[in-house]
Amino acid sequence: MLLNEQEILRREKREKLMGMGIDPYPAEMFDINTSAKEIEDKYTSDSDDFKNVRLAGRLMSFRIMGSASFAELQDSSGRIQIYLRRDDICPDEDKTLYNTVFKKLLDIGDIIGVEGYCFTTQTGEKSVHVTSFKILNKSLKALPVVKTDEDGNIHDGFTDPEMRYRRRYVDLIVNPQNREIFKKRAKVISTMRTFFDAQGWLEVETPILQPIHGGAAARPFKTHHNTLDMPLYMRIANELYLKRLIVGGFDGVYEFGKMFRNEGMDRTHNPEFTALEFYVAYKDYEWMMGITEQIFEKVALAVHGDTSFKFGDTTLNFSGPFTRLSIIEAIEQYTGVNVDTSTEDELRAKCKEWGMEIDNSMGKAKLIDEIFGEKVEANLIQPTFIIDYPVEMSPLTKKHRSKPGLVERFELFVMGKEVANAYSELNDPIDQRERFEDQLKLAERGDEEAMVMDEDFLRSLEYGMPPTSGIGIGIDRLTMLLTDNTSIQEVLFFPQMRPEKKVEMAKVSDYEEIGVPAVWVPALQKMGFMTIASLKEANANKVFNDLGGMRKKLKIDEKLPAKELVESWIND
RNA sequence: GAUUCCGUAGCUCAGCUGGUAGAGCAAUACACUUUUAAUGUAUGGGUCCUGGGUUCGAGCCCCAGCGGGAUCACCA
Repeated sequence: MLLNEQEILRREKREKLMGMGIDPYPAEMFDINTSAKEIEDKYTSDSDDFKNVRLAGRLMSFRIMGSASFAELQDSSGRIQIYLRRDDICPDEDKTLYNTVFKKLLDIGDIIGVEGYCFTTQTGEKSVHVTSFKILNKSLKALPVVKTDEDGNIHDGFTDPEMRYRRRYVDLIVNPQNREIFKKRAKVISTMRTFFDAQGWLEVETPILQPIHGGAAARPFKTHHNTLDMPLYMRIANELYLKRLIVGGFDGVYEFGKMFRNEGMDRTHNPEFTALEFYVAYKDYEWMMGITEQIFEKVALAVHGDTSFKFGDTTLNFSGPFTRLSIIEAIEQYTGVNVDTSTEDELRAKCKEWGMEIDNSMGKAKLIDEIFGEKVEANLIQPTFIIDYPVEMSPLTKKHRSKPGLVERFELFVMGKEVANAYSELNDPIDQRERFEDQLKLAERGDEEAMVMDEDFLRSLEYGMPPTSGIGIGIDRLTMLLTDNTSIQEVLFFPQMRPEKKVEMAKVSDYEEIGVPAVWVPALQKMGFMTIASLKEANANKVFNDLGGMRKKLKIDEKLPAKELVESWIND
């Protein structure tokens, strides 16, 4: 591995510490009795507490002024200034611990534990006067240094999304405000969990590896089980398993789980995402809308302390009741077209008139869905229930109690995006089988997202499932809304990305094999010969000459190898 | 998948019409006992994403590729 200057220096400092008998990676624990935030919140100049504090964290900046220094220590709660004075750290003649260890061998990013007492500086900043410190970890890579001035302007921000996602740990260190997103995300989940548990519903886990990928219209990831010698799919939904549990006699079950869909990636789609699904027996979708309103209200209150909050320039209001529009009403409202009374041909003509891309395989239901997506969705800013969908688009949903051709389904839209999908669950096993058969026909026509017949699920329905309502809520999208983010990558710790390109690099022993002494390997690498093959293609004269330059540059004491030797590396 | 923009020091970014590659921070050295984006002085640091091409000469122009962002299409 090629190291840059700062990485080499930090490795040298690590060695020096070890040489002085200081273990830069001590095994024993460092007990703390306070945190940066606790001092910030509770310490006052006249308080009797905080006379003997111990805390630990990462050094984020130094302000050294001769025999006294200030530094900033960042722990999980925040930052606190620490103050070190040479003669406090080193009361005796030997000033090494301050002059050498602290001033020379510590860097930004190192983790230390300190002991001391709190005080307030002349400029009024609460600080810890350090009486002793202990190195807990020597950091070997330089952190980006992000600075914020007194007006709150950020200088040299670590903002490149690629770097931030690929090295999320660095992002979380230097942009600690981004940790808040994930705390809020956790809050969303814990708030829901508390609510569901209070209802007496059971948190369950169902298979992620499924022999049949059911429960949604999507393309799955396929894998293979060696012992069973059979294909398995990463789940695209857990719906069919949760319903089996309702058949089994649980009145309410819920699962927070990862779903996997082998489809496009962009700022609202990641190949794996988290969904909450829950199913409650003896309920219908009307009831579910009420519960959904309660859930959204609760999470908004938990995260913001208020049911309304800002998303970009928009103020969203999560207090119910939310607007309810049937998909037919919604389309009429935003286009003036009544899709209910229109024929398939009329709709197709309208779509062409609006410049939409459609093809002849699309039936009326699909056209309605397309029109909705094109003309209505983006207008649904405040939480809005769109209800009563055409039966063809909803193979797992119970037929509407009074509207023929429709099903009892709703989707909840916020900021033009679907965040929840729910229905009165279809529990007539004969009807369900027919719906699956319709899906099979779609699959035969080449629809890669069509659902697959699940005989075991049908068998469970034949034993009898009580009338049930179920819902799926996208946790990532909900978190985006609640944290004012327009990109799903921001609310996932580790969004999926292409792997980093690995630079092909020969090992030192590979160079030695062709006769290159190990001391010259860094020079050759610095010159760009990362592989033996590339070295073999080089011009021996040029390599010999450049080696002279590199010898000086890298301060290699060894005598320059003979030209014949260099030639032998390349030609033999 | 399509369109478009971007890739330069450890980090954030300049770089003119094609003519020896720059700044701030970080690093190194020195000074400094209450600073706070600490300061002052000095020093080191580059595969200009990769590979071709044009040219006397390419960070810059052309082609291809890799990676990322944004917009659009499909999906939650």
